[in-house]
Amino acid sequence: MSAQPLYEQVKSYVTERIRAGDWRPGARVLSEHEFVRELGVSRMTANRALRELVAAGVLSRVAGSGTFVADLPAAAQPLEIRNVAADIRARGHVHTARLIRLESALPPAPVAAHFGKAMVRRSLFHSVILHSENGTPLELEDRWVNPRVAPDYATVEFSTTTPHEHLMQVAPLERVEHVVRAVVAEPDVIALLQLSPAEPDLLIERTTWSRGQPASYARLHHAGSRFELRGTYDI
Amino acid sequence: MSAQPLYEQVKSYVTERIRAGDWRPGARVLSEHEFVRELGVSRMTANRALRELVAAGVLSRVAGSGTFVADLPAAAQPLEIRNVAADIRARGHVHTARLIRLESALPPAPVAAHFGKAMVRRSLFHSVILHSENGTPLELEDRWVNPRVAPDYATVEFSTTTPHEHLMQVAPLERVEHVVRAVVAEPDVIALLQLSPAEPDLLIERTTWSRGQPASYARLHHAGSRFELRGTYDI
DNA sequence: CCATCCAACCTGTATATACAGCAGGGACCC
DNA sequence: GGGTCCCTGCTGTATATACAGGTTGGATGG
Repeated sequence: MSAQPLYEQVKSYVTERIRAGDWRPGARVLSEHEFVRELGVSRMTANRALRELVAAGVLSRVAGSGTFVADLPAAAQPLEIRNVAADIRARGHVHTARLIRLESALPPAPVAAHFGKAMVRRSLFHSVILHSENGTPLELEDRWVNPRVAPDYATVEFSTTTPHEHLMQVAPLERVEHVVRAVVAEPDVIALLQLSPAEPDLLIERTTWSRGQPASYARLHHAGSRFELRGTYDI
Repeated sequence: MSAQPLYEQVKSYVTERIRAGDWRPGARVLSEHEFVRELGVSRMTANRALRELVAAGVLSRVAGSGTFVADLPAAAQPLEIRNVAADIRARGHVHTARLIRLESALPPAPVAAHFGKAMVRRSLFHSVILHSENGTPLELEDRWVNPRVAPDYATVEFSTTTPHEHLMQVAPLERVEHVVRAVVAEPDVIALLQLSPAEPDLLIERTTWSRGQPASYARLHHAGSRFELRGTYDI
């Protein structure tokens, strides 16, 4: 009968009336019981529609009071950080990984800080891998790994498995933190990524946690002219 | 009785078992009916829990087949792009905006491309605003605005209202696209943001749509040493 | 042995019903 | 007049029930 489910129709009804200007930010919308009367749907259906619009940031609700049009629907728009190897393959291109370094070593202080007190003065696995797309360097991955979380890290075949994939297999991911910055490229980064003079480095720092402890800290360097983060957000 | 609602307890039960490694990526989890039997909740409660975990990217469902642990929970980790003015105020600092330029002009070709064929050879509003935190330049906002969407743009008092806030008021946001890059700073950007020599420019390009048409295209320039995008993602 | 059909199981949606708890306004009492 | 209490309407949660439609594997028949 209907192409769209009822609760989606209710959601569209609400967003349309907001779009049309009938309901302005801060204004009160119909109550669930009023939706039941006005649109002839059940209260649970109206509830689901309103609940999902709250999750989407379109509405806000106050128990006992009512449902209102959210004031600033666009305060925070999401952007995605993704896996380079998967991205390259998704573009139909050839992904190659060259292992530059693989060792067990004491981390320098700034790196050790990411692993907390429990890991000071302990050796960590350290890998440096250059990811290329059709032969052109795209990402330099400089990663320190907690041996308690991934004890077999040194034996991984990194030409076929990315560190990220290995970590996902041995340790369930719990928390990820990202910091994105534009920095001046360091000499070794310039050399490996084949950067042109003065070309900036788009640096993503990624720290992951697993089973309650820091699992890995990675610095992902990218050529400014060949890499971008892209995201689309539909309301 | 229970501090948390039942459906939240079911969600925790699922994420705990994933975290513990009982259910690995790709593996099938219990069906709704099995949750009814195992946990003694109603099917609607299990359904709500599973549905919300799908929305969170933890699970994926196939009608007629089953519910599965999402394959790559880290394939796409969200990062938020936020409003600079609000961010500065949230840090308890003083936000000031200096209007550098406000005009109606024909956009250069690369800018016009963002507004599509319907807008070629039409004048757009063009504003350049420097946002500072406690007097230090943080973001240079170079924005082109569709006059059909915001006809009063030229009369806005930009020392108190940000372009973003004005656009949110006059036109409901429909779609946002972001591109983040690290670029070599151009001379006027260096001067206005007071960049040191060779300091890179973290550039965010933001295109917005409203009422089915492009509303605004902004280039947000940031000093590489003073700005970062940060995001935490908890599973 | 292979193709076809069907039954069992799954998710997706929709409804009626119930009770708890919060918010706000009006009535009531001091 | 002012403070208190209660009543009404609202959201939040939980359940039982029902039907539609996709998926899968096994039974059945050629």
